[in-house]
Amino acid sequence: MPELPEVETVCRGLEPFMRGKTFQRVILRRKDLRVPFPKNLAERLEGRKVTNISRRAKYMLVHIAGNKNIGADILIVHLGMSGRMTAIPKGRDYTPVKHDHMILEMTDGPKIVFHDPRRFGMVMLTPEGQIETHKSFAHLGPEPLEAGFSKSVLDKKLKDKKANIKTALLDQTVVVGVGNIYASEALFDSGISPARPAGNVEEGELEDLVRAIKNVLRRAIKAGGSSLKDYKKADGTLGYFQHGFKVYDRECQPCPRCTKNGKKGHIIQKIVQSGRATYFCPRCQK
DNA sequence: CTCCTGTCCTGCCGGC
DNA sequence: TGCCGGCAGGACAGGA
Repeated sequence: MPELPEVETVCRGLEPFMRGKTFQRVILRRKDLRVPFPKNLAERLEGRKVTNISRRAKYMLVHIAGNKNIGADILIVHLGMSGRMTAIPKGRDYTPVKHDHMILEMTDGPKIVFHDPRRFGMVMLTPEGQIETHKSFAHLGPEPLEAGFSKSVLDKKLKDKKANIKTALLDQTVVVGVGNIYASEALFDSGISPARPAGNVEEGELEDLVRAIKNVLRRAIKAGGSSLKDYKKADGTLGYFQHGFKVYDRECQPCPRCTKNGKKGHIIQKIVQSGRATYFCPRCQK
């Protein structure tokens, strides 16, 4: 579930509860998610201070200060499909429920709870200096909201690519953070058919696509992300960008672009590409 | 190399 | 009502 806007929203929401605070107690309620929790995670975190929270692709990075014995580290958290990180403010009652797998108790009272029914999430720990070469990070493409993501960069990545453009957008070496929802939405906004071979999308269209990706991600962040089933913000409330979807999960509904002034437009279609649902308007997307 | 499929896991929804 | 198949926001391995 969580794509870039959702992870970004969670990072921002957690920051006031974590930044500048120290891990007082770390509780693991099982030994693994998709991968085992880092060895001796609690002992390695307790007593150390969080200096910053950032995001790379769909990963949340909790920066942890070093001390005289150990260098700075980064706690890497990925929410998978169904993960949540929520903050329980100081003084609010909290009793763990099913699928609460990790609890970070911070000094001054707040608790951060990692909850993940499907357990596709991941928690890893790495020295700060090794993040760029970390197995999960070394091959990541550009951040879509930064200047490094441009028409020319995308053109270079997609040139000669035969896979369809929708599947290519999910490839984290092409661009990071775009998942199944925002891929469909960005292709709709740029008027490009999801079935087009990626290498055949022309320069002018790529320019539109880059703009559409940046736009939809920014608007989704402003809305606090999209809540379909599991996703909630760090304060436990819902995002609302799902109400702003134009095509995603709108199969059989009239296209919002070619339906106007009582004129019957085309119907949003759902197809399956590389095993994942894609939604599009067959008239507006060529 | 690239691509496609299957897999991890639980919960929920629709159909029979 | 109950059971079963299919599907869900992601990422990765393995095989063709």
